[in-house]
Amino acid sequence: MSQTGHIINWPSRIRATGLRSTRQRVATLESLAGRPHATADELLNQVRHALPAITIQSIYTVVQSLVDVGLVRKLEFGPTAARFEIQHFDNHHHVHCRLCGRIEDVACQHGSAPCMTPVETHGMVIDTADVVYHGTCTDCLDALDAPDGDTHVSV
Amino acid sequence: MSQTGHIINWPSRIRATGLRSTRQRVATLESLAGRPHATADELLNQVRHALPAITIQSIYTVVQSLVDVGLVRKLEFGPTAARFEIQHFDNHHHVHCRLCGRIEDVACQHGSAPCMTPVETHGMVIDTADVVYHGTCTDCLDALDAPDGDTHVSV
DNA sequence: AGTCTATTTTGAATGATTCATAAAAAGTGG
DNA sequence: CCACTTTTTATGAATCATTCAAAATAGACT
Repeated sequence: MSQTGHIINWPSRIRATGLRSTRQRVATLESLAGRPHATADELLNQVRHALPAITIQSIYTVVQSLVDVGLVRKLEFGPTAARFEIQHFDNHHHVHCRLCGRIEDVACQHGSAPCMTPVETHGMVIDTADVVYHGTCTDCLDALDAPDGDTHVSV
Repeated sequence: MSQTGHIINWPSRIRATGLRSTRQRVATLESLAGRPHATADELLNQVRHALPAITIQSIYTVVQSLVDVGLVRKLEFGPTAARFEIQHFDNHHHVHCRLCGRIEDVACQHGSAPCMTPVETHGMVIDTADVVYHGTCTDCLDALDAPDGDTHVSV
């Protein structure tokens, strides 16, 4: 599901989509490969290590272009900032902590196909199925249960 | 899945949660019962028929209070405005047209329980599973295929 | 009716994201 | 390797949904 340490030739992957290979796009993809589920803001801070002058607006345009050609997947849970990950086309799902916003991958429960096929389509042609399990992570639960006040999270 | 024409005693339902029954809350619930998946703005226009002076901020506070006590469910697909529906606790899912934003209910494919249980929880206590099938509805597809230009939707 | 408190209203603010336009860089052919 | 064309990025401002703090109102209980 993740290719930790696996070196990817991003410039050629980018050109294969018809886009030009730019330092911004490569740095964004490398950052996402190393740290999935990043927000635009987190991406900005990561990419700045390679390109100190980059701005948040450029992050948005860069990441949008990568979403458009299918190299990146955009995750939008709730009212908080969108998150991005390398598109693996493995139909995996996500668990999401409402309190701290943490997101983790989970494999598809029912194999690949069933998740993509709703029982009714209401005349729609479906191309994506998003499955998100919302809850609370143990760190946040511990912080809530802490007897001496909220020492970790303040929600 | 929907109780069309089924009269519900909203004031008592509201009081049963510990909240006070107000005209704003009743009108909001009645509106949602008749037209599910409404945005805050659509809700505003509906509720204004009963309460012409109501504002969008009040819609937000009213609907939020109803979400908090479990009478209303908030749906957040993508970057567009959140949508609301009466909470039926039937674990149903949604199909969503990306172009026109239309949303329809679909029954849970695998019964009630499995959808609530991811294969891994990564140490999270899960309370909700959201399943959304994204695609394009036939109306929008027809508009795109129309030979004489875009007569219906402009995306 | 009178009181207390929850709720709504009002006006302003926030945060994520998008939009023009201008500047820079990537790819292409000579 | 240079000049050219087009894509891409940077810049500054704007938009949208949503939230916040404080004041006004209205349920609910006696």
